[in-house]
Amino acid sequence: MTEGGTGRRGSYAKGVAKREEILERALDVVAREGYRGASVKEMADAAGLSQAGLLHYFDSKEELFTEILRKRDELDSARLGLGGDLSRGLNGPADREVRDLRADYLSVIRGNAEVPGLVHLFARLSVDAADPEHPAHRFFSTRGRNLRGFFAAVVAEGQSAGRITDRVDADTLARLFQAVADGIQLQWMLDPEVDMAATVDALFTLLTSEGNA
Amino acid sequence: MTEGGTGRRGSYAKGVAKREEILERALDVVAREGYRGASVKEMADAAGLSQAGLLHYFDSKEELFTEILRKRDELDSARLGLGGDLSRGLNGPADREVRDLRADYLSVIRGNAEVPGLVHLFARLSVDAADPEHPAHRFFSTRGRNLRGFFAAVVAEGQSAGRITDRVDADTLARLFQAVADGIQLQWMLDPEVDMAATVDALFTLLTSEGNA
DNA sequence: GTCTATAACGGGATAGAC
DNA sequence: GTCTATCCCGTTATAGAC
Repeated sequence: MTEGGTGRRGSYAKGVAKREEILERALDVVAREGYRGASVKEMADAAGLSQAGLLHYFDSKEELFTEILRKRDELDSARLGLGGDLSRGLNGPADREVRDLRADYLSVIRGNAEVPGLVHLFARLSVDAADPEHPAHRFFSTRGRNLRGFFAAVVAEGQSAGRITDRVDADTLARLFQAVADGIQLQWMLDPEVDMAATVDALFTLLTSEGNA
Repeated sequence: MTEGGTGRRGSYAKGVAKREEILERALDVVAREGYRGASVKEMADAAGLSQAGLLHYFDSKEELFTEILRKRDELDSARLGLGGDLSRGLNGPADREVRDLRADYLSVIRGNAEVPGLVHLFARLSVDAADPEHPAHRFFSTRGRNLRGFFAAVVAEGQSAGRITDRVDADTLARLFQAVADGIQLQWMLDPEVDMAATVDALFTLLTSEGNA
């Protein structure tokens, strides 16, 4: 357990188990107190470590945060029924019905409304990661590409089956979905009364062909 | 010039002209170097002031940033042909054609692609302002409400004229537009190759009734 | 009223002992 | 591997000159 798993060697994998534990605790802190106040010291305390102790496992605060999001994606990817991981790569079957995607995606979004801290963290890092030097830059690039690729595939199939309008190409529709998902989060963070799922669902309604509302 | 303009009285308006000048310079810094590295010191230098000198005109960095965005909105509001200001209130005629809105809105978005620093600043502050205590919280709340109200009005008219689908209500469509505009910015910041205007335009296409593509 | 100078505070990162 | 101590940098607050 201590040495096995993802780590290549005992000495390389500097305490994989401990890393996981820190991640869990940090996630708690973020989920509870939000991004604000989630200082390295806070998270170190939660994990029973000193600041420097924590930073021995993660090179920087930003890297730690990136890993938190990666872990969240692992769970969501499974929920979405993806055959892989958004931040690493997908290899699952893309022969999904739009109907399923709609339900599953909305389910993920409803889940987001339960973890405001994580949503806030994601939004914040999304912005910071625009800088190519940011540790999370690659993460967001890859994640976005995979997410859109997945959506585009499902959408394209729906289009050729006549269930989805072809007035806009699949790639653009995929971009549109990502944009709406990200954008509605901002509105929700500003006003938690906003129904994120309902708004995203409206986009599904818009591109569904007339007959299949 | 020094005392006139917006200021109520000479003593109240603590150097309105100077404030404006600081704003301009700060905008330069942000537009040039992006949000990152836009420290108070940097902006003070650009304005030929010390840190404390600058903070005499703006209570905090965040307030300064908020004012930068407010100023940008003033210009964009005019471009959109709004009868007022997004961050304060609208009183203009809402009898706009969707066709005009589409063209004007896309024009604003294309303009954004020319000022990456401002876009970055907007995105960053959008996230931070989720905190109700943040100086920009009210700004974003009001701005969003006004923007959506404007869109909803135009959309509703298009709906009753049969030019826009009524499968989704006007308020939700307005939310959708705001979400897409905000969300596509994130994608563009991560990869400047992204065509923001084209993506937003796709949403217009989706809700335009079949006949009027 | 406006400015310069400087100090206080907080957060992240690093060096080096154990 | 974990700690303490320290350093650096950015924001904010204050004292006092002009």
